[in-house]
Amino acid sequence: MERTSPYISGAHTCYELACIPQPAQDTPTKNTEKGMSTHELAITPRADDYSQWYLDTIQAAQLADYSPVKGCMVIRPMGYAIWEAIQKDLDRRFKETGHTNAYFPLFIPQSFLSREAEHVEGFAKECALVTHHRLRSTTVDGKAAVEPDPDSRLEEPLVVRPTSETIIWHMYRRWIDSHRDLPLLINQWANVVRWEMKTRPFLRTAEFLWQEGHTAHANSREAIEETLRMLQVYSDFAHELLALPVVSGRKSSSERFAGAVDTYCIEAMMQNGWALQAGTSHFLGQNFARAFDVTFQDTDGRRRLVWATSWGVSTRLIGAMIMAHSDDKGLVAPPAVAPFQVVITPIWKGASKKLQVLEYCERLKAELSSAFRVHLDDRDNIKPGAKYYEWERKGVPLRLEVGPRDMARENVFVARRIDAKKFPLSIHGIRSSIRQELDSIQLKMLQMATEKRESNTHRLADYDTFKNQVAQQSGWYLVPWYDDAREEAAIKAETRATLRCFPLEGQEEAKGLSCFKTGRPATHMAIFARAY
RNA sequence: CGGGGUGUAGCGCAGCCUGGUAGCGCACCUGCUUUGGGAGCAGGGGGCCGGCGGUUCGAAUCCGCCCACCCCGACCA
Repeated sequence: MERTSPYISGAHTCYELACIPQPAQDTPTKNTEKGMSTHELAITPRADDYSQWYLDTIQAAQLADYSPVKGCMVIRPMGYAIWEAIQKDLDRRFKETGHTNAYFPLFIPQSFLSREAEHVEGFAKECALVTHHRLRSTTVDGKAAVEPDPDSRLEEPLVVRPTSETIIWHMYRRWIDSHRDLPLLINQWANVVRWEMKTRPFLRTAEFLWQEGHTAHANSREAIEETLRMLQVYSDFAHELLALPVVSGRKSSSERFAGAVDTYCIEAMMQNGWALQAGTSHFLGQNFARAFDVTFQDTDGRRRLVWATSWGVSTRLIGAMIMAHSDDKGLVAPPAVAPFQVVITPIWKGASKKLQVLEYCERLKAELSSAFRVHLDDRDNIKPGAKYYEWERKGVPLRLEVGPRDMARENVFVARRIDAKKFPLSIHGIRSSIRQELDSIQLKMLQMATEKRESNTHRLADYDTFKNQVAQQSGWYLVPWYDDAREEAAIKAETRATLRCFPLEGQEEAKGLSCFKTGRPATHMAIFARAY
């Protein structure tokens, strides 16, 4: 296998890039078993190696592939379909809350990044720069090659956006003059680049897809309301579409977004008990307005700095979804975002039956297609069993097996991905019974994840117990806390657990309690956990 | 960026120690027969052994440098 230069001819499509990682030596051997289909990779069980299981599942379900550029990834059609479902639903929610979409450029003048001190501090270390605008031909070791043309060096290097606050606030200065221009509520769907040291498909890649909302308001109250409104949008979305029972909270000062006054988040629990930040919403105060001199004339005639928010979710959500729900057989996709919600697998005996069964299946597909994302798997080079394994691996919520027996009884035979249950359903009223099934799967997935989160959330009051327990038992730890960045850093150093957030609900419990670390009067209830 | 590991056909591996120009299983292609949980038989295609350099008559194999990926840290969505 070509590893260092898997560039491919133009006749191929990008998702066929071949650059599969080798398992580390210590990981359990995965043998290719007889009957495994095209390019299939065996999946390491979660109990053996959770990280490897995650990577195997992505390969096996064909969600993504590695790119020739370190830290980047190719999102394959099965993965991109999930992103499209996420985009479609979130975009609707953004529009319903009064936002409009726009697009700001990929390139940002280098000087813009130095305008807001904390923002610089936060992003400077992971920025990609464009320094030239032209290549020229040359030869290296006698072979044709290209190199940057020295004559094309840019006066001022361009930064590939790690986030767009700076370019957006540069523009907002031109667009905002009066209180009548506010609030300004803009979202953009875009890619951003952060040159990460350590990457992992979907969870952390050098380039990723996301949306970033940037709003400007006349006063702080409205901006804070907007921050919390969008946090609620994210929470509703995560519960309803991804079946992720996220916890909404506020970040401590050390976990806050560079340049924000307050950062709010939704945190999701993965099956290994680790936490994953699945979305953020920031109250930026007047920091960017000050840095980019964005003022408006208020009703009293005076000029004031505007108040700002920004909020975003990324393709990381796909990683969260995979890690929260999938099993040792592969992906388990929530029906609301599954690329295919229903797959029909025909079963026949002999050529004449084949035609009849396929015709029956076509009619079934036509009936269901108006309401669901349906695929009829009519391949005749593999047996039905092989199809079952394939679609299970790819996370399809419902499989309809249709053979002569089902035809005779006017049934379809249903297999459910989440619990492997199988049962017949009448084709009469099939659309509404499938609707019910998918709805119940969606709900069940949220319930299972919620139970898992609750049973792995531990309440503790003293640090020694915490230290012992967090080393052996992963999960979230809800503790009374006296907010202190130095103590927080000490806990991270000692236990690797970090302060995920102060949950928005239940803060009143902290009253009268002592901090589990220092014994001082608790200021917050805090969640500590290992995190991605 | 530090510590550890791995790179041989799409995937999983053998060959390397003891240099002689690459093999196995699955997958893939063609044909026929098959299809209620990973089909059978027959025939066939595909790899300059991650890259560059060195040693040698000759390098997948020995030596050096580099690159990529995975794991554990530091940093982060």
